[in-house]
Amino acid sequence: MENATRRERIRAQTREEAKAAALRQIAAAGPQSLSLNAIGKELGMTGPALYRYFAGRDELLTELISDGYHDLADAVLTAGAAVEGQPPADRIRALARAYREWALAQPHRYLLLFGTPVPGYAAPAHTIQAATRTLSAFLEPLAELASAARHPELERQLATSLADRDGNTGWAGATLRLGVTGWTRMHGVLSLEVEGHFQTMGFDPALLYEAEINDLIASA
Amino acid sequence: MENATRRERIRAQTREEAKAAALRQIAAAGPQSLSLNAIGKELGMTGPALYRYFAGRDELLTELISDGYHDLADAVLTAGAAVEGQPPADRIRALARAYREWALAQPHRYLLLFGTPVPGYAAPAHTIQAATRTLSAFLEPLAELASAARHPELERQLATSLADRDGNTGWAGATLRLGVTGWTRMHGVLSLEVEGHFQTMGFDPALLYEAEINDLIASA
DNA sequence: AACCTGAGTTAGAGCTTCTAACGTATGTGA
DNA sequence: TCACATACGTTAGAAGCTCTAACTCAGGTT
Repeated sequence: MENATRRERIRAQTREEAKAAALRQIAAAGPQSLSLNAIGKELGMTGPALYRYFAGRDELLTELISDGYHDLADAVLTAGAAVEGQPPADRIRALARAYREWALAQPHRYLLLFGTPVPGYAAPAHTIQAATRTLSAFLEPLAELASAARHPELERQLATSLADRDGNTGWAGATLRLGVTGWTRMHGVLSLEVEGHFQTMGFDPALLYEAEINDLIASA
Repeated sequence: MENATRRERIRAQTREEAKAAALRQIAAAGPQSLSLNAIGKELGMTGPALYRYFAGRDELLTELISDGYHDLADAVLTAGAAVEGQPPADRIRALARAYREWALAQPHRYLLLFGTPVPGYAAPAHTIQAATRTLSAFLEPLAELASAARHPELERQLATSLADRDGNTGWAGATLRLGVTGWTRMHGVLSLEVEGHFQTMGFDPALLYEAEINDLIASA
C-alpha cells in the first residue's frame, strides 16, 4: 500500500466500495439477488463498468468469501489475545463467544462462508490459511486440556494428515479432534440458529451454545 | 387419490415429473441455476407452460423443500421401525445412520433443507410437522436414556415451550435437550461434510459422526 | 353436436450477466 | 508544456432468466 500510485489507491477504494455495496445487498435480499447492475447504480456508475474491477459476479462473490474468512479469523484471534494468560477453559469460552458474536452480527456473511456453497467457488490457498488460523486459535488452549486418546483412529488420521500438510504443526491427535469437534458443534448450533430453524422452538440458542462449549471443555 | 379424475391424475403426474427434473437440475448445478425454461424443455414443453402447474419458481422450490422434509422423516422413521425392541443406544445409532445416509445420498437436497435458506421461503405448517416427526423418532429412545437435568434453564425452556405447542407431547426437558443437541451435532458434521469443508483435512467424517453419536449416548 | 375448461403456444416486458466498441479523462514521459 | 498511452466509463446488444397476456386447440361434459 506504500508505493501505490494514486490510480491504484483510487482503484482499490472503488473495489472496496463495491464490495461494501455487495454486502449490503446480500444482507438485504440474500446472495442470489446480488446484482452487478444494482451495485453499479449504488456507486454512481453503470453495470458493465464494474467489469473493470471484477472479472464477473463469481469473482466478486469469491472475494467476499475470502474477506469473510480473514475477518472471522481476525475477530477470533483478537478475542484470544485479550484473554492471554487466563485458564484454558476461560480462553476457549472467550474464543467461542467471539465466533458466535461474529456470526450473529452478520448472519448473511456467516452463511456466505458456511451455508450452501456457491457452485463455481473453490477456496483459494490463502482462504484455507485463514481458516487454519481460526482453528489454531482454538487448538492452543485445547492442547492444555486434551487428555488421553479417546477416539484413536480418528485422532491418528487427523494427526498424520495435518502433520504432512504444513510442515508439522505439532498438534496432538487428541487436540486436533477436540478442535474439529468444537468447530462442528459450534457450527451446528450457529448455522441452524442463523437460518432460523430454532425460531418456532421457543428456547434461547445462546444457552444451547454455551452448553455445547461447556460439554466440550468438560469432556477434554 | 381414489376418486381423482383422469385429468387430475395426469396433472399430478406432470407435477411430479417437473419436480424430478428440478431435482436433477439442482443436483447438477445448484439451486440457483434452477430454470423453469430448462425444466420445461426436459418435459417437452415450453417454459411458460409450467405456470399452469406452479405459481412460480419460488413455489416449486418451496414444494421441493417440503417434500424433502417428509422424505427425510420417512427415511428416519423407517429405520426406527426396523430396530424396534432393541436397546435404546442401538436404536439411536440406527436413526443417526439413516439420517446421515439420506443426507449423503442426496447432498443437494440436504442443503436445500438446511443450507442457506431461500429468501422468500417460509416453512408451511405440515413441513414443521414433518420436522417434528423426525425429531420425535430420536426422542423416543433418548427418553429411555435421559438422566437427571444437566442444563436446567435450557431444559425448562424446551419443556414449557414444546408443551404449549402441540398439546403436551410429554417429553421431559432432559430428553428434549438431548434431542436438540443430537440434531445440532449431526447437522454440524453433516453440513460441513456435504459442503466439502473437510475435503482438505484428510480424515474420514464418518468417524467424527460416529464419535459424536457415541458421545451423546454416553453423556445421557 | 355444441360448449366449456384446461393445457400449451407465441409475444413481449423487464430483469439479469457479460462482451464489444466507443469516447473521454487522467497521469506520465519527452 | 504538450502529446500520448492507458485506464475508466459509457452505450449497444446478445443470450439468458422469470413471469404476464393473449391466443389456439384438444378433451371431456352436458
